[in-house]
Amino acid sequence: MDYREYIVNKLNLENITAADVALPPNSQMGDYALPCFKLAKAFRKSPVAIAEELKNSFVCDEVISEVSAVNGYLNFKINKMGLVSSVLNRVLSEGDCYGSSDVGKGKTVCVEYSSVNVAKPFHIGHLSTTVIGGALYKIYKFLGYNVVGINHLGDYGTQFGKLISAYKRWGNREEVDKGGIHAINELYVRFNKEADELMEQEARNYFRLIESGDREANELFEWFKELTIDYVNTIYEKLNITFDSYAGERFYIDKMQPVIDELKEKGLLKESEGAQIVDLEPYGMPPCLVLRSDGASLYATRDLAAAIYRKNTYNFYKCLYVVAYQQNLHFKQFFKVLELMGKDWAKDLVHVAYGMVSLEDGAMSTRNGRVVWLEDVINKCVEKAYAVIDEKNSALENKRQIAETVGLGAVIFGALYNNKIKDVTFSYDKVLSFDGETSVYVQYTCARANSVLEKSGKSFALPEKYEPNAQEYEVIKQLSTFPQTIKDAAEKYEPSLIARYAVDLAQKYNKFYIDCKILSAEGETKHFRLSLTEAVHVTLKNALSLLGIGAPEKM
RNA sequence: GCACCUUUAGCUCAACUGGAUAGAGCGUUGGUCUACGGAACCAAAGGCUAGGGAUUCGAAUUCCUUAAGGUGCACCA
Repeated sequence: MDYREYIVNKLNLENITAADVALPPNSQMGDYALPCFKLAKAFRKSPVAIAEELKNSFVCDEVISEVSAVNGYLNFKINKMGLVSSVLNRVLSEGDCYGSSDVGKGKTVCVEYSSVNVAKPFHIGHLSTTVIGGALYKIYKFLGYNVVGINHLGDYGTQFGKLISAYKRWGNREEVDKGGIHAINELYVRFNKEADELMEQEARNYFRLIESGDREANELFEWFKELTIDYVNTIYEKLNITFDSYAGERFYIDKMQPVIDELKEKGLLKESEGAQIVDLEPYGMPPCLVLRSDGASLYATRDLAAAIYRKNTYNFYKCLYVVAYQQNLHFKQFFKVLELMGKDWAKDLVHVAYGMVSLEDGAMSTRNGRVVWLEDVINKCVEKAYAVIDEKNSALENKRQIAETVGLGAVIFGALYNNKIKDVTFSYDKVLSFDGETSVYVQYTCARANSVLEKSGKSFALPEKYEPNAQEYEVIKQLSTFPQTIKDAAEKYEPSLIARYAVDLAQKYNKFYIDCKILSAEGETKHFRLSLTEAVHVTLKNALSLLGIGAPEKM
């Protein structure tokens, strides 16, 4: 039931829509409110008088149990018993589908995220795109969309020539087999440190060999690529991340010529300083470079080809790019170019921009070793989780596995809790904190609820009618907003809304839990409170799972 | 220089998109353990929402402006 709609329909006033219905600052005042200031002009009366009049003519019913007029606001209290039974019935019957929907039925959403570079290990700078994209993937799926997760591999460019050159110079198969991606990365770093003009030339040659199909160069490249994918997959598995496509930059090299031809045909391509560009001056942007003066393609060229390929292949309803805000201009430019090409679907491309990660002593830099590897962060978090579990609950079975769930949860949640546009300074103190607004708090609440349920023998039934107390009612109201929260998160591309929702629900449940006895309550009260506990348990699990975080039954 | 982003409690962040007394966590101080899990709960202190203007019944939120910080701006991705 949409209460805002209901209220608006019942009031039947001109120019008032559901969007005008607001929420009072606290629930003693009411559950919904209509500010009457807008009506003052049309009615030629003071808002206070209007509210008073509307109050007097309003007839309460099954749904709205009370109206009051305060300072120009018309406040509504809804029938608690009605809300209670409809919300709990819904949560309990839908279970792990609670919050899902079919609004996306028949629509496809592409999500490009994570997009690792071949031969480069994961550092914490890659965490945001990976978990934000991963969460959006799950959120859209939950809403019934067909979702295509795309890892747009960074697998094209002169750096691979450098890599091969470095490998042939200093590397060997054994070392790389043993050291994996970090060994490859070291070779690359060493090359950048020691390279002179001669070596740079050699690297360019190797890159050309890759492009021209040279067997040895390609074998090496493919080997590096495989090592990279194997390596990142171990991390994706921990983070509960999946992809449907690993089509990276190389995938599009044979798909760029038609795009260039089309640009030419449409008269969009211009020569400037030897390069081929699309002039974007009329739109207040620098030109978009499509071909270098030596004829080589650029980032934008491949992105144009990729967008067109995706439209043709998936016929997406939306295509999201989860990429840091440094590339704002790039996306604005290439979206505009597609629009100029007459692609009416250019409006369906969305750059989901997020903030940067830096370290306490400044920006990260692979070259001088100022990096924090994601594996290290994960390991430390899991270790800490294990230590805490061992201390608090050492008799627990599966301690290792639970520590994984808790530790990884903390890593993921830390990257998803704040508005994605905010820059963050990485600190171990922050990720390793398990108190307060954290995934651990949510998981703890979940385990606590589960413990009560287990002790109850799970034999309870929701009473038909129940008048909730204040704490119970707060929990119910919070439960009722979960489906809308998920829709908001999808619409705003903001998984943090779900993370915050989970913490809010956990807080409200904990308040209830402290104030109200559950197992020792009597009759209907006990049945109701157990039902409520079950509903919270399942909703918290759903919320966490949309973020890629597990919820141990015990911890 | 130009464009975009950010600025809210000591710190990290919210504020349902223009509504009532700006809320959480961390930290600080003081409480709650005869408990269904204390990884919890309660309370206190802490704010001219960076400064200034404008719009209107009403602004943290919209517009202008100043300041501080960040990012980007031609052959890297």
